[in-house]
Amino acid sequence: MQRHPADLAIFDIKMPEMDGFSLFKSVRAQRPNLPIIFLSSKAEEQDQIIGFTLGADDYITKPFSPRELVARLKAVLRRATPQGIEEPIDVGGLMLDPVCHRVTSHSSPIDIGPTEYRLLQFFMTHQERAYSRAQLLDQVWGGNVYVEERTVDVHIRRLRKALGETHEHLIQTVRGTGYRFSTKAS
Amino acid sequence: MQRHPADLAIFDIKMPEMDGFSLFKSVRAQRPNLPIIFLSSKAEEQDQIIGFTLGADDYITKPFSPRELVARLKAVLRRATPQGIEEPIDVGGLMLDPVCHRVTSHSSPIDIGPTEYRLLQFFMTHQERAYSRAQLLDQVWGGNVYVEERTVDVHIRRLRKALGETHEHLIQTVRGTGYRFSTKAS
DNA sequence: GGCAACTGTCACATCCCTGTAACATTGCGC
DNA sequence: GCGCAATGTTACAGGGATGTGACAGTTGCC
Repeated sequence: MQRHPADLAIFDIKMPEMDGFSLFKSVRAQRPNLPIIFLSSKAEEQDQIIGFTLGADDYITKPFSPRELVARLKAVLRRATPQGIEEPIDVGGLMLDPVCHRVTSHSSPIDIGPTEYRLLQFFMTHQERAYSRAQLLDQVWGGNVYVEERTVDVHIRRLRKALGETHEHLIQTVRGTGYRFSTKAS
Repeated sequence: MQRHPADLAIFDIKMPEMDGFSLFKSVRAQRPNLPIIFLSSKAEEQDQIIGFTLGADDYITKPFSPRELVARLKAVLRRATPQGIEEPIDVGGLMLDPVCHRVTSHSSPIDIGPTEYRLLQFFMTHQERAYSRAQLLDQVWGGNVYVEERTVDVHIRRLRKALGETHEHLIQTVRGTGYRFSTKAS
């Protein structure tokens, strides 16, 4: 578990050598926020009470359907994911509001695709700095996708088009390197 | 209880000398607006029916997780808090009146199902903000239900249909994220 | 018990976003 | 100005995300 940090743990109560409750305590101590679900063979009310008292996130009794398991996993993960409080960013009338998930230019909404939104959000939170296409792919697309680097160009193009003449100068080309978001003229 | 006015009460059905129902009646008589939650050892359906018939605000059966308890306390307090819950909300002729439990468009009633009502109420009390399907399930359906995320889409559809062309633009799709209630055009 | 309303799920339709290729244009070194 | 590389721009196929209608199960009511 230390080598491969999990997002969620499922412990069977009955295990060889160590019972689920003991394991629970030691894991909880190291990863206080890791959601943990208990499994038990029967609806042992006693065990269930212990499980919840310890602070388990859910308690599933066998037999259960795969569908139920998945549904409860999702529910637990849903609750465990905290929603970050984010402030709107305003640059010369161009405003990105993460809460509303919307981009506006002087209060009028700008129609923008999901990827362009993420791209713009990254730029606005990392201004005045040049990023290579590879870096942008890592930061905006995510590290484990393989996409042509030139794809970045196309999305830059779409973003500029969406921003219009008023704001497209904010997205600047750094020849031989990549792109930059800057309020200063290049 | 008279010396320390509580905001909420939790009664166990089984208690020495006096059972929870009797206590409920005498307390309710003095504090009509005090939210009261019942606890019972097992899912005695009979008791549960009695509890809700008397007008309990919630009924929790053991075993339950601390998380669940807190969640339901919050839910009850939220419902019981008068502020903002009793005032009608009007958005461009679309009015939701929590007291009448009714939705009207320019004074003419709109036929709407219970879930759509709760969905609309949540949206109208949380405008200009994007919510994921998971968040809507938590907020509108409640945290302890296991439902497909796509179910949200269907109820959004039903809500839009009920609102008609006049107001359906208020429910906006945020592609790749979820939905949003907004008076501004997208 | 029958009926109507409601809910959750599925299957299918539709839309639009995405990545890529192809071609056009620009900028730089000579 | 030329040639080359880098970047801009457009079009398009494919797929993922969402819209939509239908259906079965459930619940509450008569």
